[in-house]
Amino acid sequence: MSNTQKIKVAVDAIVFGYESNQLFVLLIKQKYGKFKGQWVLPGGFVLNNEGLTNAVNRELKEEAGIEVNYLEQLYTFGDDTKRDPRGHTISVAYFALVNPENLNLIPDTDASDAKWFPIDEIEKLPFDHNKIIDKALERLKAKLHYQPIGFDLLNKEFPFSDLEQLYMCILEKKFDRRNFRKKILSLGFLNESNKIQKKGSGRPAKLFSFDRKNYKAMEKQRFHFEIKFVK
Amino acid sequence: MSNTQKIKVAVDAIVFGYESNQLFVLLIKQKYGKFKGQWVLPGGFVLNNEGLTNAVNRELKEEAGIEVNYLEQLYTFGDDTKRDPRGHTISVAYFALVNPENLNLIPDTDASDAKWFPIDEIEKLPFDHNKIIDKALERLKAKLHYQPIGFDLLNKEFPFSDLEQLYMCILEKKFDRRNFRKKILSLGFLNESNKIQKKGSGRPAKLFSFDRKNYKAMEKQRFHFEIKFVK
DNA sequence: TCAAAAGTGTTTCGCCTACACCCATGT
DNA sequence: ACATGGGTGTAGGCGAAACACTTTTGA
Repeated sequence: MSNTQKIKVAVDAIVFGYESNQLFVLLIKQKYGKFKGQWVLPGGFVLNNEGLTNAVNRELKEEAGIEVNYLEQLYTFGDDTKRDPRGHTISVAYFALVNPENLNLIPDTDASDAKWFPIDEIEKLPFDHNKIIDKALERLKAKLHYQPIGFDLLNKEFPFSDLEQLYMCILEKKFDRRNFRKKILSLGFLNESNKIQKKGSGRPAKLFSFDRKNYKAMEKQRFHFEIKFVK
Repeated sequence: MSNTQKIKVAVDAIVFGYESNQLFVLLIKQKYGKFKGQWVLPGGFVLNNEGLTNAVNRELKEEAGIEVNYLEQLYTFGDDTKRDPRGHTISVAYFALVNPENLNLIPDTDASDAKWFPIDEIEKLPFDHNKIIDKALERLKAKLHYQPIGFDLLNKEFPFSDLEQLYMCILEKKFDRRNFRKKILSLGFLNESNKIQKKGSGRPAKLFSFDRKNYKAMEKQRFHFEIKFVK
């Protein structure tokens, strides 16, 4: 039985990027096959004796010349045996975040192009890739509430308003700036630098950075990140 | 490349059962191969043109004659290419719950035996099965807080104290009965039947049941299940 | 001096927590 | 009568929500 199994194993990555109040997803233009020329999620078949995480990182490098900031397994799609017209293929989807410094794309072997698409301008994609993106977005929204994951989408040093806007943009909600700031600062893992960022008109902003070491330490001491919103 | 891929795809299931204040995991005795005679998680290779969920349900039926009450994908293990000595194999692990009415096991083809093991009496298992169980237990504990998943481990009708004890047993915490009851009842998805259960000595208990329809309806209206505990 | 964005404090309200005694049944 | 488990109310504290004006800069 096992020696006649003809199921192929692929990985796909949903990479989110954020800039100037917009959430982006990375897509690549398919170079070969039935969907040649169409935009799809980066990914591909896993190599023999290659671990899944390695496969994702390899594909991201090959197809878009990108290194991600955060990577976690999302879901394995394999209930529909005809999801890939090339034959029975399961796809282990990964969820990734890059910060603006890593937004540069260097298309390479497998893609004639790689490009960031605003999340709300993504059309119908081949395979079940729209479903995969939906699931990833759901995960991103959920995690913003209970993991300090937003920082992986921002520069190392950022004005507080960037964080505010990121939350409001991705969650599509408005909330009170004062309460949000109070809450985040009270958690005690933001370092206030003495740098200041000027940005056109308006009062210049202090820059903050996420203290990951401190956060990890707090996490071990039964601290739980959590942010709620109602309005 | 894709036509020379030699990676095998398996599914494994972590099935939890609960009875008289103990949490159990279903294991089966391996019938063939290197680990013959050892206890392992139920599971096996996926068939050609078989969906993943179908594969799990099939294996559970074949190996233990069981139908589960709740099933969700847990995680796909595939970073270690040598996790299975038979060759590069990835395993899509599923998380399942059965209620006491379905605790009966009918061992069949692939297992010379199937048995419930108390979670704290599980020894070292082959493959990475201990790691898989740990991850499943973590998921179970987490979900008890934010999904009404405990009901899938109880009878349809249950005295309130069963629910209480289930939470305390699985989370390994003690908490105030009055507060717990108040909280759960205030959520408004328990139906109080007029039946009463007598159980040895002590005052007989009203029986409750989980109103799944009502819960689903509430969920659609932005209601979120959540239970916190401190002490 | 006006526009634009940053920064800040207090009151109110609801929920979680802590806590102990009575009730119904079997023996 | 006693042992066993079921059932119940209230007061206090803490954190979330609501809410608007001042500050600093560029134009």
